Amino acid sequence: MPEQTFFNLPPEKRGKIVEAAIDEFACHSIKTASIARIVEAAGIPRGSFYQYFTGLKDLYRYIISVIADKKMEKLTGLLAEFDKLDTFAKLRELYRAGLEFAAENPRMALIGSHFMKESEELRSEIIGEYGEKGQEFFRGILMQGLARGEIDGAVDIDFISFLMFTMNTALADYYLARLDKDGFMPDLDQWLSLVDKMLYVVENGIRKREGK
Amino acid sequence: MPEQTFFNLPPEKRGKIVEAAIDEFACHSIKTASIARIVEAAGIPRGSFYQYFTGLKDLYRYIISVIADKKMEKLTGLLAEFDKLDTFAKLRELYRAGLEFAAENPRMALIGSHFMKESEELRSEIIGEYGEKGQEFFRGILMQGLARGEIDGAVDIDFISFLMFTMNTALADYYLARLDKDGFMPDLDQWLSLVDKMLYVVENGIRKREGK
DNA sequence: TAAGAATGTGACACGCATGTCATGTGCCGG
DNA sequence: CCGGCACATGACATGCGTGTCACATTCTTA
Repeated sequence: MPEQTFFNLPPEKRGKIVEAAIDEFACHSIKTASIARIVEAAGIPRGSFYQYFTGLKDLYRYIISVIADKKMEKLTGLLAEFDKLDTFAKLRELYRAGLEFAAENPRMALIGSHFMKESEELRSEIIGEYGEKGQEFFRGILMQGLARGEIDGAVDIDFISFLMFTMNTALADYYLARLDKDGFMPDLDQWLSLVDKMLYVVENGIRKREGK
Repeated sequence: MPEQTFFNLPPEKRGKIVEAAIDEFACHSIKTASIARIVEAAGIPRGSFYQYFTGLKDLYRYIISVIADKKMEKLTGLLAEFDKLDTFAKLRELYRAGLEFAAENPRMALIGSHFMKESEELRSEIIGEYGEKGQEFFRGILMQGLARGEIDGAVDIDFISFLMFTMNTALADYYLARLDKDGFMPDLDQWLSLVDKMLYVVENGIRKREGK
């Protein structure tokens, strides 16, 4: 994590650094990102950088934590009225929140998505254990759905959570790719209809039927 | 594409180069791969490399084509008795072939998977258009299934092919990641049971029902 | 076999990024 | 007013990779 020095910085200077780092990591993986570019964009001298961070990985870890915090903020917003919802409605809300996050913070979502594709080794080096948080989220909801008798007992919950999680990231990526290329942001509602299409299939696929 | 000089090379020398390149690209993206390491591993002088290839991208393009050829070889093997199969059986075969390919050529599959995650811009630079070949494959099968009345007309075929394609790569990645970490190759049959679980959901989700 | 084309070879000049360090600047308690 | 501490700064030594080029070697082919 950054040195105390970094947190003592005047907020706008700190902000410029964070901004520059986000720009860099949105375009480059941690392997190809460059401190040289970051310090130039942030307008700080090279030496200062090493006063704040031990190196690139340190900065990366910090940025990832900033992103994770921001996303968690969004997700905890959901939890309030979550209990009232049917399992499939919960899933839909989860997807919606994910897309909304991507729409509101495209660069952050991009970095997060790239992070998820790094080797498990790097991921756990950056963020201790904690790696499979996303998948766990789905798992929890599905388990509850099973307990409530809303889900067909014949399906493999672990695998379905993997599947749902994968689709979640794939959808967000797809969304971000569109955003990236055309520069224009597709209507969120349009994307939600994709979510609905997918959930239609999944729901048909795993909901407990009367006959069983 | 490589210079003619490269193809005039004695086969074992060419093989060593290809081998070294595959090793390199299995561990590094095209952005972080290094000619220096490749020539060292292949045991050829640096100058020679530039005699065969115009640069790293040229070599990469060639390796990708080698991999694509190898995979196509596997897939065309399927086509023989494909017509006899039910749509969902076809899908299963497609997945099986994909996993089998990954099991037989892990490094190649790894490179292919990384390639698919490159920006669309790079992908189409490497391999003209042709990029969405994988998704098209699924689309064709699904369209046919729809025409045959095996698939519920309410589903969005384009989206489902995106979904199936995504799951295909995700599964292969998951498989390769396991392979990578533990060094041991999980039983293919075990993995096929995952495929079956997924297809169970999908089939329930999109198969046309009597009542409709 | 000798000339010329094709191919092999590795030293070299250059670019770009890294992490350090000697030095400069501003602030505070005594 | 001064010594000392925290922080700022950018030149520098180093490392690693690239693409090129002059020269060496090997293959034709007449």
